[in-house]
Amino acid sequence: MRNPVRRERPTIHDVARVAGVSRGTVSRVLNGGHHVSPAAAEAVNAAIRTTGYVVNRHARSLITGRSGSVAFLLTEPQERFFEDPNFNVLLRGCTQALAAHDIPLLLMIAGSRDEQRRIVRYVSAGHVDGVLLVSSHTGDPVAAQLAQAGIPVVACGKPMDPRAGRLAHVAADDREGARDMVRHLLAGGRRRVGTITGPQDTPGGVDRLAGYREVLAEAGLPFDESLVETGDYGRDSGAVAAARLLDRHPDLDGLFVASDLMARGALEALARAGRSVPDQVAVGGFDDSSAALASHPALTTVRQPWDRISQEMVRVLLARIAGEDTSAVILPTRLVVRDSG
Amino acid sequence: MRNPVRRERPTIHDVARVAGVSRGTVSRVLNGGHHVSPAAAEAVNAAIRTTGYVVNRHARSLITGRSGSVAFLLTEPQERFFEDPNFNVLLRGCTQALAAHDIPLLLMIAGSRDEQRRIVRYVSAGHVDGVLLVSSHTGDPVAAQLAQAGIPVVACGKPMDPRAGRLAHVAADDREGARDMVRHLLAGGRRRVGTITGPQDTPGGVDRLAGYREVLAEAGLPFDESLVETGDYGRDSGAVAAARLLDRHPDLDGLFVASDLMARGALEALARAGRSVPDQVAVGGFDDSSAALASHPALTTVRQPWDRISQEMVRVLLARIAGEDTSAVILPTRLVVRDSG
DNA sequence: CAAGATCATGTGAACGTGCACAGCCTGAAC
DNA sequence: GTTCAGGCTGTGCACGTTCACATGATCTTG
Repeated sequence: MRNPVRRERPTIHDVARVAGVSRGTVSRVLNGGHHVSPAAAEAVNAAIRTTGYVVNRHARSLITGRSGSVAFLLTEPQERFFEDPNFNVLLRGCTQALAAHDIPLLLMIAGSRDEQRRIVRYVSAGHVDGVLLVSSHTGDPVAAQLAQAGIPVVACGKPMDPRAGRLAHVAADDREGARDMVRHLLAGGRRRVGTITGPQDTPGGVDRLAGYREVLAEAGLPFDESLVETGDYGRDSGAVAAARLLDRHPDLDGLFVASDLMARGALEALARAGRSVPDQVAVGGFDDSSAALASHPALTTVRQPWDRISQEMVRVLLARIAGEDTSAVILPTRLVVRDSG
Repeated sequence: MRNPVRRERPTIHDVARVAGVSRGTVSRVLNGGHHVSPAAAEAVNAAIRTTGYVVNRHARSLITGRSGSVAFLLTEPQERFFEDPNFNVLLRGCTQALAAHDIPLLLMIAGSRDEQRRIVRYVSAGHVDGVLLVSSHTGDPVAAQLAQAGIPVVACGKPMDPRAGRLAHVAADDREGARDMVRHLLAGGRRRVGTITGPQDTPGGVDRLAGYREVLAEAGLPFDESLVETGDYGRDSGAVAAARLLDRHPDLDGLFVASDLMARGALEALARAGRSVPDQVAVGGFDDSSAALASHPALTTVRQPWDRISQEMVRVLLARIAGEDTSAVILPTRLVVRDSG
């Protein structure tokens, strides 16, 4: 009545009958093929082909307790995520890395508190084996709740919360990326290099500032508080910060900005102040977002290896699901030199 | 040993015991609450709260034959999809519309033939109840294969294949959108209006050209073959086509281009030919992609209602899953007037 | 050569749920 | 008071798979 097609779907029992073996043998062939004679294995595989059998994952999950699927969870989504090509590379990369293991990806977006609760309940109920977490917020309660429920979680980006020390994560090396950029600016002969960093309650903000300080020390330059401004990663805050820096230091000749969006705002502020880039002021951004190419001049920036990040996130998550206690993975960034510095 | 948490997960049986009723009653409360006394229903709901019970979807699926999940399938993915904010609106919209029904979305990307086969097998095996299909290709075999397997499918965009007449789909009204744009150009006083259309084996190409012809006829203007060029929706083809049109018709004063990307190429070609936009030539695009805002001058274009498209796709798919035979849905577009025409 | 070890195979039980069916109770109608 | 209808509730079964265990066969080893 409801769906006559369903009745025709072959089961493991049909395969066993066709192959002339028992259900157990078919099951063993399906799961690794250990303790099965070559002859039996071949018969089973042939029967699978002729019947067009596909394993019923629900029945399998019911008894194994594993779902064979993974969630890609985006909490506190922001417009900029969806407009960011990098985010899409991440999503696509995770999907394909999982597909190689025949694991479907469930896309979940937790906008409101209600949605968060619903998703935490869904996941905690064991409907997915693990979670790839993308969160813009540092003290995300979702991560803690899932961890407490015993669900393997791998986050994208370094968590700020010190309690989350045990939270597995994959991130780009912000600190080394910042160092590369500031070294590049100094190598270009700049000596009065300021920085616009991110909020100091985000790991990116902290680490990118740390890299800046370290290279200055390396080069024997003094660290000057007044050369540091803090933004919110947005375009406008970059413009405001750059204007302030110019105000305090008219002789500014280099500027390391912790995001491309802020860098774009900074470029505009510099233009308004009559400074030419890169002749008078060299500017370096961070992220290699689409804003970097679209800006004038094209932005020198730091690229995070999003394709590798997605692959590593999947690798680490699968390892955790398998019971291994894989620790954090930090991947190297790459300096992309364009026209701005 | 493997996961001690699992043992603690309450089942429908635990709820029944706490509520002092039978499994059947709990099941009835869970599925609509018909034929249950208010007292029993309240007791069950209380027990659900105290035990923290969440239904085991695998057990449910095993017996109902439905998975309670839906796939978002992208076949023959192209870079431009992921770079297109509109695509992301679609994906996000579908996820959220499904979330409102407590249905998870499985993201699947079929790049290679192998991946297509794998996904068709997965879906045909009944692991999802329906498919939201996004395909750039017109004669996509996946749609036919899924339909043959009895899986409800709703496509995004009008299918070209006449055999696919029965394929449910949700699309923007390309024809009316094109008409709006050409009417707008004529209303601006333009009389020598050319068009760069898309490939004539894509529905967008056909319908947008049809709209152009119809408005010309409406206005009593003759249809001139030499005012029509065909591109491939890409930037370069737009530039080439525009140059050819200018060659044949130096007095061209209006141009309707069937995609923003081609329009951007056309703008470049017009600039090279020394034409000012919109003073000498008014240009209208289609899609309202990010290219439209980034171009100089900002592109007048036709916006497709991607948020509504996603909602309708979900609505139609759920209706089809429920057995209703919902037909195609065509949604109105909106003219976005900017600086180019 | 016997005893144990190793391997291939079959079998019953269990996972947690929805559904059909049967039985119960209540209340209304005659 | 009896009957009948109809809503409410409990119970057995089935869904398709994996896993633990038992059995028999083959191989190894002292």
